[in-house]
Amino acid sequence: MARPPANVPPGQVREKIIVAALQLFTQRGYFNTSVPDMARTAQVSVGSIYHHFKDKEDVARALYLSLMEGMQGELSRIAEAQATAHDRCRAVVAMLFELTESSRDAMDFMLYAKHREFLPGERPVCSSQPFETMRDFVQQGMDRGEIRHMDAMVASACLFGGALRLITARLDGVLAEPLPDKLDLVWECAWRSIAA
Amino acid sequence: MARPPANVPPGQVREKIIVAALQLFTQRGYFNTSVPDMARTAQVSVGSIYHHFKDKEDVARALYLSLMEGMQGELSRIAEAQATAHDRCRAVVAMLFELTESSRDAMDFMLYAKHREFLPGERPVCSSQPFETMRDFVQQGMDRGEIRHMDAMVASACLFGGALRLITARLDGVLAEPLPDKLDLVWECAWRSIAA
DNA sequence: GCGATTATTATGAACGTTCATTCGAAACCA
DNA sequence: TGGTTTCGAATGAACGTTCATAATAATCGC
Repeated sequence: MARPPANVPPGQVREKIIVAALQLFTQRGYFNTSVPDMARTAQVSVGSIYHHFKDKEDVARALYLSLMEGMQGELSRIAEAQATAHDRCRAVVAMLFELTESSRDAMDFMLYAKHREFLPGERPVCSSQPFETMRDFVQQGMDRGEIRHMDAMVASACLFGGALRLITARLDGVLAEPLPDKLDLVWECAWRSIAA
Repeated sequence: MARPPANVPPGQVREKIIVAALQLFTQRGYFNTSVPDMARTAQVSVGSIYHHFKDKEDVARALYLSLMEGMQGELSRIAEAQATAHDRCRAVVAMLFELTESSRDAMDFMLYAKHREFLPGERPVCSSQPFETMRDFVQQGMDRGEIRHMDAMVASACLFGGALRLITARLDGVLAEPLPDKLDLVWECAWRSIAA
């Protein structure tokens, strides 16, 4: 089976490839990135990529799942730290804003890429686990009386829609200021729209 | 070999190609669509496409600009028919919802496609003319005292973010019911978030 | 009107390039 | 020594684009 080399910790090459893929996919897009491009950026040979991954699509899928897992982890941490729907959802928006500033590429690839076009079979972003968890937070808020009763999908869209729109504006370079500067204002508007 | 009907109005072929491109680009994406694919769907030869357009990218650009122009026309009509920011913005959301149901592909290509990847040089969607007009409506609403004073970009994101989010949910097949069914609820939430 | 001539449009096989993927050989480690 | 990992040139398929050819429309001389 696989033996970790002494100098190179296990998974280090996989990691280098995934990091390079994230950078290239967000900069130029999946289809404008060739496998030799990925090899050059990751400082690895083409053959090595095919040793660690089935094909190009497999790299994109591993990257996507890894990012989604990280996001789900953040949401779980928030669910543990915050009790009310109000506090949970506000923490979600704050986290998304900070992540957009600190991990631009990751956010871009998660929220903005058209995964359907290069990851057939993968569920669309807005029915992924993190987005479902966010809808759960909202649903629980309605059950607890914090949020007005209404269609959960609509409530979730209204609560997070403004923030998500601002994130894509920021990713597109249309918004100049860092997102966290807008957090208080955005959240006040968002909560007002569905608060009981 | 060439046998076009005797009475082909000018621009009919261009139109056929653009319609086919819209269908294929939204179904499979720009990069998963070959020029022969487009020729087959439009019932036109490959050479004919290159006679009417500079290259594949030129087809996508013509399609994009034509859709944006149509959208801008809708917004102008709304600006003429409605006087207040409230009525204008509500009419915008209603129009977007109806268009999503009646012209799914057009909406998908306008709002959901990553134009940056195949139309380099084109401005991102959210700084396109229609989106700027929508921000103008909001800004005028603030000037007239209908909307609380705040950063115009944030206000616009909050007002339209929920509706746009619901549209992408609908395009992704995550939302089962037609969007107009949700109009009253979404608009009530949206307006409440920024109303003076 | 009407043939002759030119301009426009249509066609699809052929071309050259690019790309994802393979594979045999080398390097590395246990 | 044997299993694992790395390498990059070779391969073949697919793609965007071109072009010689032909059909149609427009223009013109008369």
